[in-house]
Amino acid sequence: MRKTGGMSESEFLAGYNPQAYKPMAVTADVVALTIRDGRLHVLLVRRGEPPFRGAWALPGGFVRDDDLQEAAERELAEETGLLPHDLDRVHLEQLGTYGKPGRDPRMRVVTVAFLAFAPWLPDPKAGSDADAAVWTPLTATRELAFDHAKILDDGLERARSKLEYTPLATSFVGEEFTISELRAVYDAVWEEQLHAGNFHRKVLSVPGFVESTGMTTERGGPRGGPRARLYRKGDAKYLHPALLRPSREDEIR
Amino acid sequence: MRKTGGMSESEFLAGYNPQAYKPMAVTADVVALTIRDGRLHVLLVRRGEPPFRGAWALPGGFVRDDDLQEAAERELAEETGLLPHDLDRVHLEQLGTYGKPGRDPRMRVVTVAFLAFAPWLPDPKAGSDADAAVWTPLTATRELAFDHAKILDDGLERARSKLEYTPLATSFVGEEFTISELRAVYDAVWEEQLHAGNFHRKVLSVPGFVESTGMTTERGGPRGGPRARLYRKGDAKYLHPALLRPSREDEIR
DNA sequence: CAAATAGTGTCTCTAAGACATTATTAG
DNA sequence: CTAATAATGTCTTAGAGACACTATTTG
Repeated sequence: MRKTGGMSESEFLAGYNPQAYKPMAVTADVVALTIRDGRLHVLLVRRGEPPFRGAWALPGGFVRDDDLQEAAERELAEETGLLPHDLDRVHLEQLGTYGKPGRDPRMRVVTVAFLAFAPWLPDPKAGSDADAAVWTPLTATRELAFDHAKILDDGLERARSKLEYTPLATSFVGEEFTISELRAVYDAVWEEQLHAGNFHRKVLSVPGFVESTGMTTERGGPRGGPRARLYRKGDAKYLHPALLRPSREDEIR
Repeated sequence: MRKTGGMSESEFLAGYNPQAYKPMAVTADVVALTIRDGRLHVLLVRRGEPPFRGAWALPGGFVRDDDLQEAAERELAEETGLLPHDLDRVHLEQLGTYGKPGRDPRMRVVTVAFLAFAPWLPDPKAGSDADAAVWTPLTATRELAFDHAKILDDGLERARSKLEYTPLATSFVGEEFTISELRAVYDAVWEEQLHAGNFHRKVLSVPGFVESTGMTTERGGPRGGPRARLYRKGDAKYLHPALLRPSREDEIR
């Protein structure tokens, strides 16, 4: 892993024994996204200790003797009061790792950021210090501690992009859902009003995106309209053909 | 960052002071890809120390007081003899982070993997221990140390995917290149023979993918054919419309 | 009833891919 | 000369998007 020619003794030892290098703290932070009232929300916590005491931040904590993924699940469960059972319905994927020196004023901390998508999560419980954790609409931009604003931005871009090529949107709705509910997810994440008719035909034409349950909703919409058919997630890992965002010229160059 | 309700004193301290948790070693490993003789090659080094002594591995090393990206650049430069100047022509991006307990038998090591694309890199210099670093064609599959086989796989999939949506292929060719050279990159990475005529028209039709230099090659191909026009990289960040792989049904589900 | 919504039909335009064709060069 | 390759042309078909339209439900 390290070269042995022409290196100092400490470098040689380091190649042999990792403890010869200054160790670092490794944390897992989570960008947890859900949709409430037709708008995308992110889970934020208010820091109770310095640095950045009182500032909003992504939930996170130190990686212990578990896997990185498990550490992220643990932090998510702690802040949301989610039971292990509920975690099955939450999509969790690695987003990226942020380790610029100085990003934490206390010491060198490298954080592995994760992205979580959930159809619905309970409000963080009051009591303990969980009243300092809230689902925040993304439109209400806040200052975030550390480099969490950058991590959140990267997470949003990843989410928007994955809606195009994967059936990820089904992670934001319940077990059974209507095409309209699915469209509401795209509308919220992309912040665009998609055309209802074209979207409907498109979703049904992508193999494996959704499969019919044969059922319909009990009632029509709150302001009228027929009952909608219910679908569940299909077996496709990728959407083909993809469901591309209406691209804006300025984002291409 | 951590909750304070109902936690042990050590946990409270850890929330305040990261050093209360057991530190970990952080390394940067590089999946460096280039194209030689029309085939994709990856840079591998032979380990001179245990564990996995004598086994092939991805180049990598410990992150020091620099940024993760800088650590990756340093490792790449060390193994290839690349000068800082040459690094400008190398595309380097973060691939993912691998930290399963036990992936390094010595201690807990979390590695941040990077993906590098280069048009051409010198053979690792003989002498020192660089003779243990070689460009290896991907067809010649080897056993790799640690979880490097998995990292390499992930890197390959990332590379194949990014050729579709980004002008990344231009990172594998020289400053000025012909459409045929560009097609050879796609052929090598995707392991498919693309149709020359359709590829040609497609590349020129994507805005900002390539721009003409007005020049042509000095000679035709080695076995005949007209001189080819020369192009350089355009200003597009994303290819639109994308250049999709002929998708195989079994990879979608 | 009117308004809203689910779902379908139709038309146009773009783009992908199969294939053919012409021009230019090496040997 | 022949073989190979660059570059362009033609045709077919799939798919995206604009828009219209029908059916069904709520209030």
